[in-house]
Amino acid sequence: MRKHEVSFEQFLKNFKNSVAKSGFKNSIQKDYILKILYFSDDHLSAEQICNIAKNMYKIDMGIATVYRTVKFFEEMNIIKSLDVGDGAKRYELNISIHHDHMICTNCHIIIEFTDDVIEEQQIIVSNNHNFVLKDHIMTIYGLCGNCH
Amino acid sequence: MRKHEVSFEQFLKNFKNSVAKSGFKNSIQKDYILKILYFSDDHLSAEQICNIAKNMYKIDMGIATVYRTVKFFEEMNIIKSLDVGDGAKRYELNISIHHDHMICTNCHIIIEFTDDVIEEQQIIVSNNHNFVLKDHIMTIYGLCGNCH
DNA sequence: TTTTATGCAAACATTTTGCAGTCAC
DNA sequence: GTGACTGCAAAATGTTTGCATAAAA
Repeated sequence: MRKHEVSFEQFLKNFKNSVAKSGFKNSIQKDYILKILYFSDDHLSAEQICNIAKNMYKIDMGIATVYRTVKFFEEMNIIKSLDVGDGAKRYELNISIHHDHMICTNCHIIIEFTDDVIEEQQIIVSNNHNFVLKDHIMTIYGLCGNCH
Repeated sequence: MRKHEVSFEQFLKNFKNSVAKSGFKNSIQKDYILKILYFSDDHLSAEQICNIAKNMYKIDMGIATVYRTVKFFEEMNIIKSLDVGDGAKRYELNISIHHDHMICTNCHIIIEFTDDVIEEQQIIVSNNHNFVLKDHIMTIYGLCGNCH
């Protein structure tokens, strides 16, 4: 299981508060999509989220709801999407320390990493271009230890 | 017009040679897709490439050919694809110095930049993870000078 | 003449939308 | 009770594939 700084209960509570405050409504589907992402080690596609909800948690969940909710969460800055290059976007919670990804072009494993030098340099570069950084994606493609 | 280190004539000549050597066949369609990318300031989608070929150059060009050719070029490492986040991938030639992108989340302008510190640090990070870096994508999202 | 490339149309995969009904507040 | 949320199915979008023909080597 993925390690987070906040417990799921706390995280869900905070989230429900901010949803209520912004005039939107809570739902079982929203809760479970968060739960699935919170407790997953992987970066999940919309279809995977939907299947886990239906098969593992026996929750009514339509694929349209997953897409709508995921988009909603992205706008609230609660999740991030990742383009693995195989057609379907993957999603992950945005509550850990910021990290980037290395993707093996052979076995498609995703390795997460953080690097302070790169993080700081991105801010410097943005400032140099009169650009207000909100977020960034950095993905390194190559061969992992097992594949080279 | 985008600045390149090689003239289009020279670039096309080199490319045709390496196509011939690898046992594939040259075609007007391949030439024009390269020409369009070479002389374009923008990062173009498959559909845009197709339309420019048909409307501006009056070349027979099917969308399937664009996708097939673009995939072929990517495998030859001649072009790179970019996920702008609006569904359709964008393509650009891979003959300039490596650069990364800043995308304005408001007006969607794409700003190119290079940064040596980041480039070097990526190699260091890859080595630390026993990962053989082949390529990378780094995209900064935020607000450009006009939008903030 | 052999092999690859092409355009077209159909197929496919992912994501979005319209709608009638349901649920949260 | 109002307005947002849901599942379903249909539609839209982006991309790939099959096939008969055309073009390159």
